[in-house]
Amino acid sequence: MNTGSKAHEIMIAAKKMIQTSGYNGFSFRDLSREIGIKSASIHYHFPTKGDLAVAVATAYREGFSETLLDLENGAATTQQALQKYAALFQKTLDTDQRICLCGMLASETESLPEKVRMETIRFFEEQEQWLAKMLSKGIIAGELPADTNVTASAKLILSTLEGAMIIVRNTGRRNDFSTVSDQLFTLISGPKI
Amino acid sequence: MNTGSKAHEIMIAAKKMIQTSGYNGFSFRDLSREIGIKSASIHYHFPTKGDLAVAVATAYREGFSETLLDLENGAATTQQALQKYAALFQKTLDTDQRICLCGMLASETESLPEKVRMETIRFFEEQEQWLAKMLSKGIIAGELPADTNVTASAKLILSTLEGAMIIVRNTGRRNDFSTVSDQLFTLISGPKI
DNA sequence: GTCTATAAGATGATAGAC
DNA sequence: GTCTATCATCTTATAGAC
Repeated sequence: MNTGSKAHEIMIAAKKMIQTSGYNGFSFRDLSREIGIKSASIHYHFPTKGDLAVAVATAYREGFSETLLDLENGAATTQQALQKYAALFQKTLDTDQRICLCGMLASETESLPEKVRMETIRFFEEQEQWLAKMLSKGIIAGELPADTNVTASAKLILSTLEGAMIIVRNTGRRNDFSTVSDQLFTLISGPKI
Repeated sequence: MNTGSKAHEIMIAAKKMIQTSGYNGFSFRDLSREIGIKSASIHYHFPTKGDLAVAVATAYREGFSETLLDLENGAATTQQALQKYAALFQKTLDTDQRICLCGMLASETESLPEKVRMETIRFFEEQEQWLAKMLSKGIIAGELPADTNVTASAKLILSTLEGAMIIVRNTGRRNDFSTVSDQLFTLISGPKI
């Protein structure tokens, strides 16, 4: 919507608030207090709340995509790439006490502007595709069982990590996230020979 | 808070709205329109929105507990019990287009009254305990690998199903729920001999 | 770009009549 | 138990001055 630095600052704050309280859980006034600018000024950068949420969701999806590219190129093994993938979610949970932006938005899907919902769908598609690609690499490299269902496993990984973030932030049992993600990757790796 | 039939009717409607739009996504006025009673009358039965949410969450948790007892006694095998467990979630998703009440509330945890949050935590604990119990039975019955980590697997199942509900309702890809849950149970069942 | 002012409606909640 | 009336406040958004 706008590339100025103020627009960017608004998006950073909005992202944080959505991850913390959800689309229905923050207002332009909350933002204005946090940023030190009037809510009318936020409307200048983002005419409606939906416009702001679309901008935030798009930037999140694109930024995540870049991170995944780096992760893919930087990891020595598929196992390591998947571990680092899970670590991305864990870091958001542990250091920021936030959940995935699109996991939050997805839970509110019924009260979301259509354009925002579309962005979240695209986010999940991209995550699944990347995961499926990594799993395929893992099979070729002999790290994963040859009969692994990569599509189903990709969807499984995504659902599990999104669900774990939500539950763990709620219960406050921080160890549970790695418990769940380790257990998942152990099962996916198949029997040790 | 109240056992009258009107209070019950309010709770049914509130449950539906929370599962659909979340705690931050419904108001006493929405409820009043749906039920055909003024919002002031709802405040008579449930003084605050938090009181209503606590009542709904408690009833949900207790009702679910009873269902799990039936399920445990009614299933021939552990595999069958787990399949039926997943089917509970799938039915809510498919026939009602709703997600788990506590999954929804958990995602909003930061804007929840403390008493509501406590109920959701207790819900997750009970679910995990039941799942762990069923997994233990499965090991004893020889249906699951002897080295299965029941606690971690229980947490994994819960996280996965909660996450899958949220993502699948968002994307509209109904098949994905059974894809994910089948894949999970296949992995948990271990190698076929 | 940011502000003041303002609109029109929603929200959670209460007081008091019936 | 349910209603009307009312509240203080919040919400999304716009118009127009600086």
